[in-house]
Amino acid sequence: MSEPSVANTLRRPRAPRKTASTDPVSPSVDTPEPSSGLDTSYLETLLGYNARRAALAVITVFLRRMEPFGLRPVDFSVLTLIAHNPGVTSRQLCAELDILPPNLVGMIKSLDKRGLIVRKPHPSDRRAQGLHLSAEGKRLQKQAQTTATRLEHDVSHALTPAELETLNTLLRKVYLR
Amino acid sequence: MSEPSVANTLRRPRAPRKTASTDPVSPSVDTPEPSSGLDTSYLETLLGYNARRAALAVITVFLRRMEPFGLRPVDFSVLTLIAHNPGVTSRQLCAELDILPPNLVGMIKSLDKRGLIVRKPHPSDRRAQGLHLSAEGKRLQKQAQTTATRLEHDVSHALTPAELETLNTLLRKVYLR
DNA sequence: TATTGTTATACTCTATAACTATA
DNA sequence: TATAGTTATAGAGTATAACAATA
Repeated sequence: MSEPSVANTLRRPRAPRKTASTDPVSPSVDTPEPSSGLDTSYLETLLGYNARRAALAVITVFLRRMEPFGLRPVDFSVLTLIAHNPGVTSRQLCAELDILPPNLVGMIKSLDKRGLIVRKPHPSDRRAQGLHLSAEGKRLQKQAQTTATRLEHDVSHALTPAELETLNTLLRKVYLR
Repeated sequence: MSEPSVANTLRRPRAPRKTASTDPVSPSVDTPEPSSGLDTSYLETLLGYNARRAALAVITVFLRRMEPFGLRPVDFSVLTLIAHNPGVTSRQLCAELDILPPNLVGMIKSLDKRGLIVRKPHPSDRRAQGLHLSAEGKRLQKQAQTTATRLEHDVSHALTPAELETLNTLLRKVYLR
């Protein structure tokens, strides 16, 4: 059976709330205007629920904008980590992105076939291989990073720049450490 | 081929940062102390990355705490929506939680077999069926909701109550509307 | 003995097509 | 003609076991 997949437990919701619930446990919050008929007020008090939905909202846009580059979020993360950490090993990428080694093999193979990365022998460990971006990989990653940075502002149009910075800071406080 | 799965594009990362990158596009941020060797400073400026990691951090704890109840996040969401919206239809749950109808069938069937929900004929539409919690379902959902609410405070131990409220508000601004 | 990269493979999650019975 | 619930199934994503080469 194995441990349940964490990533798979994330789902993508669609629409929002209604009124408040008569629940003794749920924290009372301002429940805004209805929209899709159902009362989702309690779920909207949960950090996990809100963070998941926000992440999925951003990722939906990410998928659309990165389509021209043929990059999924995980591909972008891998390329970006290689770009900023030339010579990084597969094992390091796995640890950082929480990908299991067997599942990274295909991604690396694919990026290699596309000519975006090159694998060089590791200087001190002949088992490992250092990962580097090719010239084309560097160009693609730079374009993709620019796209990601622009996307950052677009998806947070409802927030002021200060609010966005606060949001990112608070999110890092949740998952770092 | 079909549209790429949004939920599946979420991955669970593990450890954090290092130094800053010499990238002309990446917004400059305070890059804190290293920890796992790799430079992840740019990724940590991205809302999607931070929201995903925060969501996964919360969900990891959620999975552990909900194990005694035999509930995955999606099961908890379904039970909670039924609890707060008695008589809700499968179709409504699908729209709200962005689950495709064929994929909800098994979950509903499972909750039914466990005796947690009951399906009653819909008062005005004989195609549909209204979903309700059984007595046992109500007890389990209440316990689970209490657990979720407690978890809310535990996972945000690095935040003040005011910060947590701010965080939830900002997250809702990202995905609502 | 442990670790890197790898293959093979099983399990879970997500998506599409198509059916039935009602509307 | 369209919709609610359902079945069957295909495709992505995620997991474990085991192996060869090297540490």
